[in-house]
Amino acid sequence: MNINPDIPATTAVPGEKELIEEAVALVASYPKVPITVDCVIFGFDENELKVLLIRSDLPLFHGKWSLLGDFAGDQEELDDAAYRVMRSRTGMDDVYLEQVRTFSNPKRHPGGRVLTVAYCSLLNIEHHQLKTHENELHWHSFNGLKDMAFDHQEVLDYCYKWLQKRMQEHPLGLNLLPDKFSLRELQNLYEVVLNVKLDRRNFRKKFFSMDLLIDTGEYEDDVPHRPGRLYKFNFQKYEKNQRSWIGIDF
Amino acid sequence: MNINPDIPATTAVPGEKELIEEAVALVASYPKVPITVDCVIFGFDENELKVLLIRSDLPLFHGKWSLLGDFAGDQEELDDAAYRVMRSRTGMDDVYLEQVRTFSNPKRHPGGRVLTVAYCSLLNIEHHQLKTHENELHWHSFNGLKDMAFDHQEVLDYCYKWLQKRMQEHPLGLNLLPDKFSLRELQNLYEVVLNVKLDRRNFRKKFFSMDLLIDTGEYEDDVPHRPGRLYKFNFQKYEKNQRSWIGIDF
DNA sequence: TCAAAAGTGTTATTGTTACACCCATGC
DNA sequence: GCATGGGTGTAACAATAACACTTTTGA
Repeated sequence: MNINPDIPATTAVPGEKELIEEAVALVASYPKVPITVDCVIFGFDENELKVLLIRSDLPLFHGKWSLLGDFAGDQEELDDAAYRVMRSRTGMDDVYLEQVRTFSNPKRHPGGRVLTVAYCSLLNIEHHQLKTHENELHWHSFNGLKDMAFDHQEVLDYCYKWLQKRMQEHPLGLNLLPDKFSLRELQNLYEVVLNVKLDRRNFRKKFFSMDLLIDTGEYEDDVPHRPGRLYKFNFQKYEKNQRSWIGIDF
Repeated sequence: MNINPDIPATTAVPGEKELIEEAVALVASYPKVPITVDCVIFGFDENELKVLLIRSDLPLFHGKWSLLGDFAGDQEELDDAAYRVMRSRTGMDDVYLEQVRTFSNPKRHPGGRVLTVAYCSLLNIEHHQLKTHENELHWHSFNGLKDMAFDHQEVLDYCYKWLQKRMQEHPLGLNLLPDKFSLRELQNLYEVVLNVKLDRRNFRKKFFSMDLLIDTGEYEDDVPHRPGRLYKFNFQKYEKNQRSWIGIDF
């Protein structure tokens, strides 16, 4: 790289400055598209999977439910944009967030072509108070949702499938629970999200055998029956022992 | 919807036409970004994983290898754009292609901000002849690749991890082999891509027990040793018997 | 006849499923 | 004392991992 960009290395070869100008001109000549991020924010409450929604602020979709989203800033990394959306609308921070997929149907926005990159987030409803209730921002039951704004139904359905798959391979779901949880809560979570019925003893055996639950020594409170032990998840140990080879399974 | 858009349903409420105009104006007011698709096209030849590359045509990256990519058309679905890239540069068609991830680092293109959506493709090198060799388009060994143009090294590494994971859950890898293949070829493929050593007898048992291999009755040819039986993969049967619940495994 | 890979079974171990009874607590 | 869910063990079964010899072909 030249120290002084005004003096090219040789007179025959263009300097880095010229090359960059050329690249800038090239990029400027290409079609551009508005980009949004849309956040599918899952929660778990009262034994139901919930998703954080607002009323669409686009009059064309008056009354319809919409995911939380916003246009991406000019020089903004999309992960940052997704975090910004979460923070600005809910005050939530430091949560699990992951890019899931980009939706590019040219008809997906009635105002013209808009790409959206879907992000999926999982958080514990109790630990994060909504900072606003503008546009009826609220936790909506995942089941029975239909006829959302834009292509948000499709985005949501895709993210739900993603969640189901991902939860079986990674301890994602624990982000939906409080820090301390009973095994019953954990099992309910898996049963509800994966839509299966699991054997209680086998479920316990499975989780205990992974040796990733830390017994807090504490017990549930305010339950109208024998209280269960409360556990924490050992995320540290999990991170350390990542398996690489699993097996062929299809 | 109004039959005649010039006469709103009521005088107080704006008609659909006005709402759409409003949406169009809104979209027009937002920042726009150029979008590209980049195709990571994997092949398998001489017992090595290969990837289809060209020399970057951006002078700034003179001599560096680049994925096949192009800007997305104004009203083009990104899947279509990825297909177009494959077809226009290689003549290949009707191949496995899937969106993997969007890369949005604002610094990833020296000419300014350009988003790219990475697609991953798997095909059999023998069955698809390159239609051109412009820009040194060729099958490059995956191993030992480094210092590519743009962030293409990162994109490629991400797609490789994606491939490894995906190949264990779906019979993706078969797209890399000829229609008829021996079990040795199949095992080599898995060993190379997943970078593991597998027991031959257990590997056979595994695949036969899935009952998805069709014995063609034919045998290898031109091998300097006892020829192996050739099989086809029963994609139809596989598609029909998709499992929904697998299990908790992490 | 040699080299090279094809083809083939058994055993030990591990993980998974199915299943039923007593226990602790709140009401 | 009763309703509710907590907590526990075992046996059958399925899947996986480890391991070695004979067969077939081309050269």
